[in-house]
Amino acid sequence: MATIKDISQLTGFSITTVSRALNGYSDVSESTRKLIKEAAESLSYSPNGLARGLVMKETKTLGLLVSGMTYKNIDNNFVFEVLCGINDSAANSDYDLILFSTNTAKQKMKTYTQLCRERKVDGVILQGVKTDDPYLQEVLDSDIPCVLIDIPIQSENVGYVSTNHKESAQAAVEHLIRLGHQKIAMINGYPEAFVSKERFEGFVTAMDQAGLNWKREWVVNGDFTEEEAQHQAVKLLRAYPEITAFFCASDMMALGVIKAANEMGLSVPGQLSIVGFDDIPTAVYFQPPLTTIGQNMYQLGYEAANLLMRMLKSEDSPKSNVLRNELILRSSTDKPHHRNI
Amino acid sequence: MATIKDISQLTGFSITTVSRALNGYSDVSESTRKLIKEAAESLSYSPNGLARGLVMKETKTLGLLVSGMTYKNIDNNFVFEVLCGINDSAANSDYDLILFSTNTAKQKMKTYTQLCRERKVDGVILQGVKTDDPYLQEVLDSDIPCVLIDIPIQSENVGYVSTNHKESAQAAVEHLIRLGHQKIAMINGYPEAFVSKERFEGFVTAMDQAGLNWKREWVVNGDFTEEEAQHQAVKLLRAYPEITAFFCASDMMALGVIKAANEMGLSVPGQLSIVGFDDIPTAVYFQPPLTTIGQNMYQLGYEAANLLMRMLKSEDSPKSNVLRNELILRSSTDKPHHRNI
DNA sequence: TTGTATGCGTTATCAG
DNA sequence: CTGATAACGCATACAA
Repeated sequence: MATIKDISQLTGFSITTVSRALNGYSDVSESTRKLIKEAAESLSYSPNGLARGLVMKETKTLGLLVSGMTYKNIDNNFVFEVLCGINDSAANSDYDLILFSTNTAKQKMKTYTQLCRERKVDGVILQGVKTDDPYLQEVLDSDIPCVLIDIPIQSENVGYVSTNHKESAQAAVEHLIRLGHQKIAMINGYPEAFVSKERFEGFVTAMDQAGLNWKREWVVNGDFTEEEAQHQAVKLLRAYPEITAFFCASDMMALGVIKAANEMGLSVPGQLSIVGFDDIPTAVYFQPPLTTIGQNMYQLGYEAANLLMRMLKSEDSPKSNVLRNELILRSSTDKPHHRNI
Repeated sequence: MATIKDISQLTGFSITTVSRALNGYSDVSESTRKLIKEAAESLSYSPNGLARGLVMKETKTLGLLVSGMTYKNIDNNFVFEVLCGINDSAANSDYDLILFSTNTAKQKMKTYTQLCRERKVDGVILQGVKTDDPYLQEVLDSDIPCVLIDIPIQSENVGYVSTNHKESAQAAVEHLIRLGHQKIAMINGYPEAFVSKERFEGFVTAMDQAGLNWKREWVVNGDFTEEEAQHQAVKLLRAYPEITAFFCASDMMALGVIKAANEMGLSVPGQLSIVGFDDIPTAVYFQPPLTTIGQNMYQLGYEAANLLMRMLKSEDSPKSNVLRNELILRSSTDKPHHRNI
């Protein structure tokens, strides 16, 4: 609870001098600096960040607005990996992170801008917002430096970090095509996710370039959940027995499809090939181990924080960074064997 | 960037009145309150948390000091689950969380107390610190309200939240004993972890109560890592072929033991039974699915934040909360079949 | 019911 | 090299 005032009284120097001495200004003699530092030590002084932030207009704090840090997403360490990356990067530059805990309920109470301004964060990283999220427009209107994760929008003070969703989705489907699959279905997430849109485009591109005509009905939304994906896959497999492969927009949904195959008595990959997306830690333990698109979420977070801090230093470097995903071949894909044979 | 001063000028009321009106004091007429609120709205005013915190000596902020939010622990969503629980609980009471990003490197630069005082957090939750961590003593010396996770220490302003490690470890071993195992080895974490100590005690109690004499050499440390556990298990299985079961202090180490069994050509659970601890999401996908002790880490985090916020309201309710774990039976344990048969 | 004056702990401006 | 003094934005005891 000691303040510079206490140090001032103890040493006899003015508040000003104490402040300058402690902050390493050069226009204070080494002898007084030594005295002051000793006094600070003996009083176990620590500067008050609030007071400092109030006058300096800089808090060395990054805001983190994450949809999905709640009970239902607990299995999705996706969010956590990003968080670790952000954390490590911020730590290197002496920033601390503040987690805005915003339920969807509270989202209506406090706007994005209010949240940030109250806490006086220097910048914000946004993760998990949807296209129809009201926050999104606010971000663009606001003057707070912001980095979006997986939303390719850019402006004066908003940048983004993402991965090449379209290309890697395309690569996943091309892998299936190369194996000989022609009747390929897709389980997507939900329309409000940017990534869903991009992954769908990748699917379409791959199919079109291969000259395969695909049915609109074969592309369905699985809400990024295992259950819904399983449900949709069963429906699809019943209605269209000719389907030999699934491309899923997430590993958990791929797991749902695996279960659907089990439910239908279809072997994987013997009678049904499945590709996922994400490469969650569990994917390698699936039965069979899942062929999937690997995303380096840690690096994504790391780069997001890096980009934001560069923006704060008003370096006018590029305001976006798109990382490359990687197709990981495991055992859930194989040549097609029509199940009526 | 609008302040109450701006509102004051716009409406003609004094700063005081504006402040009181906005904060819902009763001694301001409804008509002026309405005027002031409208002005605030039109200026899109948000209060400055720094200024407020400076005078109120309360920031509505909880500090979070987590060892292990870094790259190497990324597979361990343990930390994440706790975080989600804390987050949800804090959100319900309008607290925000600040993540102290402290490398072990920086740990020497800034003390625990400095970290907290600079940020003026109202209280702190500590996770993942070891018994020999210098921060631990600081916590006890400091006057900042604090809740420890999985460290049973308590004082005027520090409480803790944990699970019944000893009893549940005991239950795990008793399960093995009930199946008929007598030669049971244990892979523990490391000595500096409180939980390791407690889980070890549970092991000892179960063995002693069953009248089984166990060898000190059969209890080894696996550093909570898959690799080290595998290494140690292989060593143990080579030296003591009579071992028929392993109790592991974490699921990842149990996985290491499964791999050790594979390496040695032993079937699980046919020739070797294995029990883990944690119930990570992956455990159910192990080959075979892992019998383990399930910890509800989300709830642990939730209760930690709850406890801390109760302490902040200086309610003198109990300062500790010990949750109960649950033995989850899957397929990695069975009756012993001596491998020479 | 409203306004005046003061302080929270810092940094910054400008004199000495 | 050092020291008054004024901000920063807000809340509160005390007057009116």
